Amino acid sequence: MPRTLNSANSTDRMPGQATGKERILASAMLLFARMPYSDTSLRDIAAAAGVDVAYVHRAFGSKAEIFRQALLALAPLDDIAAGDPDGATMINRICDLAFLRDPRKVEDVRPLHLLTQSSLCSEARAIIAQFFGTSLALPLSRAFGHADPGRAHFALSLLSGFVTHRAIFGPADLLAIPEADQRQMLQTALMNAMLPGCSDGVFGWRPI
Amino acid sequence: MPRTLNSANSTDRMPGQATGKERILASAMLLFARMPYSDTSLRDIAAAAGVDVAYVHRAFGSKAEIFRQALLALAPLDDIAAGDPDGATMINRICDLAFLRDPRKVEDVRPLHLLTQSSLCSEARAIIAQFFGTSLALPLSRAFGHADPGRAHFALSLLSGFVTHRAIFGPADLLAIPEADQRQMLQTALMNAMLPGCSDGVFGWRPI
DNA sequence: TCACCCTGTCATTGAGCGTTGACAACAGGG
DNA sequence: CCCTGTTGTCAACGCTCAATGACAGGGTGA
Repeated sequence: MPRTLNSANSTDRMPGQATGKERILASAMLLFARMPYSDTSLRDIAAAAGVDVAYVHRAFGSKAEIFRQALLALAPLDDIAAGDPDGATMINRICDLAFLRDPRKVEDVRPLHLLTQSSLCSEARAIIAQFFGTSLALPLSRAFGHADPGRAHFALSLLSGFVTHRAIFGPADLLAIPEADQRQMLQTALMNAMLPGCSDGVFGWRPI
Repeated sequence: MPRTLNSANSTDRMPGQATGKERILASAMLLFARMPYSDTSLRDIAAAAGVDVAYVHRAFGSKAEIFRQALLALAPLDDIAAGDPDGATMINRICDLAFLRDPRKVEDVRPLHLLTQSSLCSEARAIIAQFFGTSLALPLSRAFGHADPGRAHFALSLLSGFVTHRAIFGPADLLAIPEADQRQMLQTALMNAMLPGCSDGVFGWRPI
């Protein structure tokens, strides 16, 4: 057997060079941000990381665990609730998650990309639901004084719908709207969703 | 039950007695409404319809074609744009899609259930994108005088986010809100999304 | 009668999946 | 020196999937 001589092997790695495990995690982030959990195979991740499929599994234990760790590795980057922001600031930060990031570059991948891509996948659902609740809904609710915690989930559902819809279908009519305007629309929608009085009607219009 | 194409059926069947093909389509509607395209196997559909797996494929040609036909058979039931409704009425009808229906009963399955469940699935994406555009976004845009067609997509993205989020995660805090209030919140959010002026700020609040 | 679809079943195929076991190469510690 | 743990590779397992090919019963039309 030609024991691979190439073996840019293990430990005599150049400084700054990522280990296999790190490359696997980075590849997983990229791929999970770009397609749903079920469409992302360990073989894809392995190929992107330049390692064997078996090692991807061996190094993390299971596919679900890779997903969980990719999400966790992304999460602390956000600091979404740092400094106990008020409602408007919080909404502003959350809107950051929907814009200004390029999921094709690993350093720009945000947790929200993973959440929206895989939210429908039964295996990833539990992981995502927990993350959504504790890392997004809770801080958002807190920023609005804990009144009506259900509203935080409502607002986040609108957000994830927007992100998903834009990423998946990318309807030309929507993309034709300048990004600044899109952002303003989204911010307003979220803000209105969080403000109790707003459901009573806006600009004179009332729900039928 | 949608009467399928293909001639007055050779045998005039007892009322209530469905052909295999009809049972397959009904089962497909139920299952596609309950779980994503990729999680729904032809075997599941076959088992639910009480026929062999091979016949499911034989009768429709491919899995994607079954999905497409299930969607098409559901679509005309809605009459979402009947009578050239105004904006508020249209929003009201669209909100009907998100409530008041029980996706466990085949007669209550709505197109939106299929759309939101499978929107992330690459195989179903094209079918869904087309349906979203022509059957929902277009009538909605028309109801608002064709101004800013991108807004229709924006509003629909919020809707699909809400439906998906509630169906998939069903966060307790959100479900704790009375359904009438949820509906009002959703209606208001969609209405605001469609009204250009609203992005300028609501109740004195302005986007940062 | 015969031929012909339509409806339906059974066995199978080929591909892709997550996962596992055996094992190689190497590093650090005793 | 051996021992152990980490980092990998390779081949294969068992499984599910959509899709096919062969074939059988029955009603219909000629």
